[in-house]
Amino acid sequence: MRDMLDQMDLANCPVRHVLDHIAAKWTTLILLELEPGPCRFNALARSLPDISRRMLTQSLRDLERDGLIARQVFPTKPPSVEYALTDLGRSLLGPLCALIDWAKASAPEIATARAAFAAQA
Amino acid sequence: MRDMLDQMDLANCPVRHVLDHIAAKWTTLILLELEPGPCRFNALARSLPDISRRMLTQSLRDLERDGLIARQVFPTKPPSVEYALTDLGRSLLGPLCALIDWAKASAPEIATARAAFAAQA
DNA sequence: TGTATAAGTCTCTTTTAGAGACCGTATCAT
DNA sequence: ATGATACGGTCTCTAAAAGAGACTTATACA
Repeated sequence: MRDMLDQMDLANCPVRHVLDHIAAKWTTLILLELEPGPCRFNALARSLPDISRRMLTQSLRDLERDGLIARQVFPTKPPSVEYALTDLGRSLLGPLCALIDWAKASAPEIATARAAFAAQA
Repeated sequence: MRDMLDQMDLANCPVRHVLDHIAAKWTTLILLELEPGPCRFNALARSLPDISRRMLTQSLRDLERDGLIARQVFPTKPPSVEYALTDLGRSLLGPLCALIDWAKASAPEIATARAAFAAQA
């Protein structure tokens, strides 16, 4: 456990990079959205209406850069672009879902804590 | 898997809250730092030199608000404040470490992907 | 008397995110 | 022919968030 932290202190720590992805707020949503199968840019935009096109582009680039998703352009007119999980990206879904399960399971307890905190503050 | 996403579309989704914590960039470091045992404010600040006092305070408040850590004031002169993981906070360490393990295991593959992306761009 | 420590807070600046108009090309309906 | 629509983005402007670092109050110690 401790040795994890030691690694994280490093400026260009690999763990930091990954947490930054999760931290990016939208990337997890994108990964989950791609889980059933490949998806095109505007389809993703429609599925995730809360994310601006600007951030969607940026998030997709980030994920592509780290090899979690693959971008494939089809020479149709107008060109269409398909995004798909890579094996690496798919392998992240397991740990990610574990976290989400924890969140769902802990939601009531967190809500209670928040109420208590608000009442006392 | 899909039903996770459906829940996440909601504006005040509990899962979103949790991911926002992870997203907060520093909270995970703090949780890991508290894993061995309780720790005081300045001790945390010294252990995590990259985080400003301002953000440390803010992150600690957020974690306290959600019941992941507990804040206890000792009436010494000057007063000292100790932060400790709650049971709830400790229960998050499991999923969190699973994610970190993934990150460490995948780091080489991600590095390769980055190099490839940079070369082609 | 001067310095150090405790746990923060305050202000200022820089970075990041969000809103939403805009781009060129091509298809379809009128 | 004319206009609306769709594709996958980019661009600019504004608002929110984060980082740097000085400052606070009270106390202890040299």
